Order: sequence, then structure tokens, then C-alpha cells
Amino acid sequence: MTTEKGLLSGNTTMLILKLLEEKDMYGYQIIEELAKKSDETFRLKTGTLYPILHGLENDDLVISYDENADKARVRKYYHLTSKGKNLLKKKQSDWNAYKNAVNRVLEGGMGYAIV
Amino acid sequence: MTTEKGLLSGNTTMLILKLLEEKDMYGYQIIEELAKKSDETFRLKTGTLYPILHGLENDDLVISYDENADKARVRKYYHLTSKGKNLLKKKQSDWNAYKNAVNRVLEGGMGYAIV
DNA sequence: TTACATATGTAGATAATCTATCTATAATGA
DNA sequence: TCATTATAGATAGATTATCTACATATGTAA
Repeated sequence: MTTEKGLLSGNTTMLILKLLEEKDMYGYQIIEELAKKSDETFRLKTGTLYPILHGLENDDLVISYDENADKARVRKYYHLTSKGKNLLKKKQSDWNAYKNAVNRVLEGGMGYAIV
Repeated sequence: MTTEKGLLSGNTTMLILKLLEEKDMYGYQIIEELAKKSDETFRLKTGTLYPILHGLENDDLVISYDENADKARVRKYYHLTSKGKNLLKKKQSDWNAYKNAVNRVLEGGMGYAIV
């Protein structure tokens, strides 16, 4: 009944794409940057993020490449493709429409004027 | 891959409670009013709305009563309880925090200044 | 040597919403 | 009169998103 599961609900992909628009990042870094920028409101679980990244790569919205962090450790960086940029644009526009519609309902207005 | 299932994702209950805060309504009316106020952005499916209303009643967030629309037809009106009003307040505050966090990420800022 | 941070990953559970279907009556139009 | 649409409420089952929990492995600090 709590109803507030993950808070993110639906916009996770948009936020990930947005971060990758600014610069290439690896998974762990995405989690930390998103937490920082949202002031800890969003802290993705690995079980949420990695499957999403794999799905994005599978759909050619991002491409990945490996880079060595130190001798033994390898980081998997993700880069936004132009297809991914287009999806991001669409998702941002959807978000704005959604946000505005919620606000209209919460502001209790009439929807349209009765003349 | 569409990712945009219902658009509502998570805030349906808040929007229903908000409408009921203004006046008592029956299910069908909630669907129409929400569609009107959101300029058709949100048009709840009956399979979404009625289970939510039953859940709200079960949790004492709303109470229902029957009223005759005409000789044969009965409408089931829902009334927001004080418990429901409190939940609405909390959900509105959660929504604002969420919305602001998303906007912070989309505006591409730093989250906080490095001094 | 214990613990924590870094780093990636999968399996299974849960919750929210949707699709699809069902039952009825009233009103409208052909 | 017959078909369609609007009104009104409801449930079963599917889908999807995200979570919890686990698994693996290295580097670093206490």
C-alpha cells in the first residue's frame, strides 16, 4: 500500500540518457553522478541500472567500450548514439507534457474556460 | 521498447485523491474529469481505476455511498476521508521533490558547487 | 584481516498499469 | 425497430519497471 516504490517510475531511461549526453560514463559512475545531481533523490540499484544499459545497447541507443581503470580493473564506458539523442529529445518532451498535465490537475483549475 | 506505457506511472492515486478533495465523485466521472483537466493527457482505463478505488476504500482513504442516477441506475460516489487528505498532502510533497530532482538532472547543473 | 568502496552482473519478486473481457441500462440515430 | 454509443461498474491475466538479494572480483584503509 506504500505506493512509493522507487520514486523513479518510468523516467530512469531518460535520466541515464541525459547523463550520457554530457559525457561518456561507466555504470557505477552513472549511479554516483545521478545521486549527486539529484541530491540523493535518485540512487539507482545495480539490479536496475545494468539491465537498462544492456537494453539500451541492444537497441543501438548507446555503444560501449572498455577502458582500464588500473592494471586489473576494466570499466565499461557507454556512449550516446545519435539514435539515443533522438530518443532523449522525445523523452524530455514527453516528460514536460506529463509534468504540465499533473500540475494542471494539482492546481485544481478547470481545464478550459466556460464561456 | 516503447517504454511509455501509461504515462501515469505512480501518480494515479495522487490525481484521484486530488479530484476527490474538490468534490465527491463516482468512478466514471473521475475518468472524464481527469481527462478534461489534463487535456486528454490522462484517460484512465476502467481496469486501472476501479481496482485503485477499491484499494483506497479498503485502506479507509475514501468511503463510498450509493446514489440513484435514474430509476434503474445507481452511481457509487467516493468521498475523501481525513486519512485520505493526509495521504494526498504527502503524495503532493513527494511529487514536488521528485519533479524538482528530475528537473535538476535535466537542466544539467552540477548538483552543488565545488568550492 | 576485516571491512568498505569500486565495478559489473543475474535471478526472482513485487507492484502498477494495461489489455481484454464481461454485465447492464439509457439515449440516439438510421 | 435495431444498432450503436455513452454511461456505469467490475474482474482476470499479462506486461513492464523496478526492487531485493545474491554472486563475483579487486583496491584500499582501519
